Amino acid sequence: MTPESAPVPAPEPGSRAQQRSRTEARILEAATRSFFDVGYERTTIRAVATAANVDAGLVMHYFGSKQALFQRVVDAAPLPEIDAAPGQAGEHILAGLADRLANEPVASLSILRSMLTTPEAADAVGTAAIRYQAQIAQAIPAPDADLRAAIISAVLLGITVSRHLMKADALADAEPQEVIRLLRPAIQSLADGRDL
Amino acid sequence: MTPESAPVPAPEPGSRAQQRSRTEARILEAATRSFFDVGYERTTIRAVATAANVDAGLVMHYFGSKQALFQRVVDAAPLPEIDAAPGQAGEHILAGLADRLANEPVASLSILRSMLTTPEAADAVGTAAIRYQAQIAQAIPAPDADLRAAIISAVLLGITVSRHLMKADALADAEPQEVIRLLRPAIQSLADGRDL
DNA sequence: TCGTTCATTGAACAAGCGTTGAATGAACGA
DNA sequence: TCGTTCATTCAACGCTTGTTCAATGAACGA
Repeated sequence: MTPESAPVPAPEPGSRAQQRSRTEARILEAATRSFFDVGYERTTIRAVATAANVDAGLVMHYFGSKQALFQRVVDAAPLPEIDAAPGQAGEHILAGLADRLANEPVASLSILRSMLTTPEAADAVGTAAIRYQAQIAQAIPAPDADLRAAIISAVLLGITVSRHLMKADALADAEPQEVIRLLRPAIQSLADGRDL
Repeated sequence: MTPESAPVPAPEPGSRAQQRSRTEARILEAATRSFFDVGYERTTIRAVATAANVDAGLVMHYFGSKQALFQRVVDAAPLPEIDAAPGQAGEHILAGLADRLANEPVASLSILRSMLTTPEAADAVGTAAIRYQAQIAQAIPAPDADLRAAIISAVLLGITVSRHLMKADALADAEPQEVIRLLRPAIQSLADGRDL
């Protein structure tokens, strides 16, 4: 029934190594999506496998365990880098937030949410989060820079999580630039280090 | 071995109705703790029952299902009421936050976290959260009061969640009044409705 | 061409889950 | 005192989960 020029209908060409890395990537992508959509607990190996058009056993064979799979997702999601001169921290942070609001960073969010849910996930992310806060603190010219950085990071977490998780919310429908505009004085007051 | 005045050693006295409501309260308390500590998914009926010194079947018999049990926990946790005159919203909100930071509201937090995790939980809380935001918005004299209220509520969520869930955090160790002091200009700028 | 590697599958396991329903025995109303 | 109610337990169910392991068959190196 098929013409002669095509050897096989559509068996995904390429060498064995290529095929493997492609399948691995598909699994990782599906896992990231699922961790983001339903969190760590409700993500099942079987569902990830199905979404990646693969058997569940293969996921185990490649990644070892559900937790290791999650670890790979965490490792693959780069945290934003902050290197701003003191005094410029506020705008830098706002720019990063604007980017995140517009682009829907699936991986980062799955980490955030799972950190709130799973102790193992929290451990996996803990150090990275601390490093991120340290970067912010470094750019704040104030003696209580550490606490200010922690508050800022908490605010960003609240904004990001609320926007994506509470569907019926004014935040979810708002334009990113509107959110940034309203948030600017708040972040500035925290990042500048000068009180009212 | 026991003196004559005590009919039985320590079988928890009281009528049948009293006994029941006491047991029910014990279960509800254990459930609230567990939902707070490990979230909705990781809370098991068996663990709640054990913590309440009761059989798992009894929990089902009294509350019907795990979800109904969670619903009861949600219903028993009152959301803070905001009724401030326009212009006074900021301080009102800060006062409420200060109270929450000092008092560790177990129930409210379990709701917050579960909302991030479980769709059913989100539905259960959704309307209450919206009502809370509406109350805030009512006290903000600005055309974009709705969005401002949503942002404020997101900020409060981020602060509360971060403080209790990230143990190794500057926020977790900070004095409530310090957090309030640093947060005041930020909240004020959002609640006052006047830009910079 | 032949033996090996390896991506991939299918079936099965043990454990844990929410949930059910029968059984027990003490408190209760008449 | 007797029959009923009901708080409480116990054992079991069906299901889903993460995980394992043998089997298959195509790609590979010699």
